[in-house]
Amino acid sequence: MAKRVTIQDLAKELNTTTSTISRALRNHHSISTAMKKRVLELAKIRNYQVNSMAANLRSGKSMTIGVVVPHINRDFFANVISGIEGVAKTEGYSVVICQTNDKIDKERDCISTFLKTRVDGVLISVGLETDCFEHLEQVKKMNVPLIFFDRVQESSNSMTIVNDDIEGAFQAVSHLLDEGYKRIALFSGPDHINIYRNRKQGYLNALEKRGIEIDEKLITSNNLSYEAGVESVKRTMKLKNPPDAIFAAGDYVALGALNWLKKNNYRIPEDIGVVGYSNEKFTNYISPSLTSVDQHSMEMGRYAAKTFFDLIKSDNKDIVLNSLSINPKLIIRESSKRKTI
Amino acid sequence: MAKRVTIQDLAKELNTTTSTISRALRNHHSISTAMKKRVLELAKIRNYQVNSMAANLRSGKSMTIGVVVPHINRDFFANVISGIEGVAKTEGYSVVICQTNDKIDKERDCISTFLKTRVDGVLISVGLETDCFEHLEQVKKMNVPLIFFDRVQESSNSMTIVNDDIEGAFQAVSHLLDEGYKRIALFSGPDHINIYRNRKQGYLNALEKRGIEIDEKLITSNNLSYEAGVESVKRTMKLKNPPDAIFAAGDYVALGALNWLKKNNYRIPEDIGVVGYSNEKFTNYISPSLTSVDQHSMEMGRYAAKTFFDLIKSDNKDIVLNSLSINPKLIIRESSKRKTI
DNA sequence: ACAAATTATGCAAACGTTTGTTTGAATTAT
DNA sequence: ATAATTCAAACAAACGTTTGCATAATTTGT
Repeated sequence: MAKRVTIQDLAKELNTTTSTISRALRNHHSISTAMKKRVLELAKIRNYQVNSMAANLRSGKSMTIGVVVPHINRDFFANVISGIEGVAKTEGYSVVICQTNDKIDKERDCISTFLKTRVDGVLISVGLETDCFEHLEQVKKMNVPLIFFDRVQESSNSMTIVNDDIEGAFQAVSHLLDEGYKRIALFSGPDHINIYRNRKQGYLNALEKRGIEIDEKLITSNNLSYEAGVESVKRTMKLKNPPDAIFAAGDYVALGALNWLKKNNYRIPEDIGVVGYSNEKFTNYISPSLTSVDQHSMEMGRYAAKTFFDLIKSDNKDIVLNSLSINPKLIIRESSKRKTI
Repeated sequence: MAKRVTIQDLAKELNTTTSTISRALRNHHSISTAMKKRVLELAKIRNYQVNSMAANLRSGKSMTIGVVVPHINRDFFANVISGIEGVAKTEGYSVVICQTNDKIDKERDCISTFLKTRVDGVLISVGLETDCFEHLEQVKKMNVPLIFFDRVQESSNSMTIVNDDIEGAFQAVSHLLDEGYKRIALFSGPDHINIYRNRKQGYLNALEKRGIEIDEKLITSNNLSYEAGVESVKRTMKLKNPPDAIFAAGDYVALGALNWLKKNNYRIPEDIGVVGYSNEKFTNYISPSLTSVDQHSMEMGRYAAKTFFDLIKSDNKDIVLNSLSINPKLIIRESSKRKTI
């Protein structure tokens, strides 16, 4: 690896010192415009690139924020990341992404790497397995700002950016009831994750409001994968009293269920209605298109990043401890529109 | 931000020096086991985390490889990244991901950030817009290993990991011909990107081999988005002599076409066959399921990373300039199986 | 015209590691 | 018993920046 040019090289060439070069490059006010011009020009010619390691070591900031997500190939998370990147860029920060595949071990690894590389903040949506939070306590112990989004650790007093999942689920289930469905199954995720607990609550609230009795047999908890959807719907439809609609807490699990139903000659939405959650892009492309709950993912990312910057800019760190809840929006598509047909 | 504990703190506490601590932590042979034990224990208690910035500054390596991709929410790229992460991890490296959304400006930004943060290598799949390579020349000028995958810069003498796209397209189109389709349209991407040029070549080869005349009207070049698929199929089907099959160089563009066809009452595969490229997960979930070409994406990632490590480990950097081509595999699904129905 | 204020630059320390060299003690070989 | 070797730890310099402070030159106020 060839030697890279440093500010010392530039200083020598211009017969000045590193401090002047450093300040000139960062447009410090105490450097004359003439000098700035000379420095900038030479830097360009010599192809100078600041060594962030040295700069960050000295300044104590890495200008980097770490983002931990379960999967990067979900539209939801990809959009959140885009949102984060957008505001990070305007602040001159870069973001590094780490995916956990919902495994707690990988999550620990990610956090550990971030701590070592001294990211200035950590934004995280926890994995399905995560029911213990030592690794995150670490982050706080190190005084690194920690912000949760979507799947949060509620016990902590960290900041959280979430959707109002109770409301989202409530809307989805109410919509199914409006369409005339009577027995609605719930496919959700583990109860120790806030969003699934809340979506279940929204489901329960909607039924209760209409005075419909809860049937525990219709409630399934799984890992929300496509395969889990297939498996769950197969089992649920075998009940002596099967459902006439399914509300799934994720789009992939809904898709698995929907495809199994199609393959087994159920008509959707006539025989059975299906609603998913997250408004993944494919929901619009499949047939029948899948009703789903949009979570304003890009905005969620923007808010998460903004919260981080608010935090590091405020001097009184204790006061800004406000969390944020975004209203989701039900997107009605073919898979649940029985009445209008 | 509270003070983090350093090896100096540990040294003071154990009445020794930083060099001993440093070596003990990295299990250097010249440190006694007794001392190692004391250091490790204290480090654990004090919650010591190495400061990568300092370490990397001193050692001149960042133990990080930068990956540049057009989109992270494509299964293809997500899998490549998984592959890269896998081998990086076994070597103790971390990977940082940067997405360009196919914009050359963002691509330049990514590269610039990577250069500043002194990544030890850059793995890149270039964006659709990228037809000028100064920013990549920069990387090489800085003597940072640069490895291309999938969408490569052929003019450079860098290493490249690609699929045999000519072969993949050849198989796909031959399959359509085998199924009895006669007029096959091609929806591809810009010709300055290797993969699209090659897929087109494979298409041409397959037709030529069967002695079928090329009809330029059936060949479209677009940005391979869903919307481009809708637009292109709409226009193509209006021809006085429309195609009876479509070979699309991407799954999303195929999906757009397929959905438009369905909506307009074409039967697939009876009236018209459709084949995509990349074997995105959704191809298996839609109906009719979409025939597509699998690119062994995870392997591609592994090879790319391995190539990088081979490179930095070899002392004679000039010799290992071997590139790699992976054989793709046609996955036949419903959208093109006319004969067997 | 002289002190005070401003402007532009230089000096030197610091950030937290890694690593080549030195030192001293303990072990082995002759 | 002495020289040669090995082992364990210490010393000190270096990586490339940033930044508080000192300094010199210039401008301003009176």
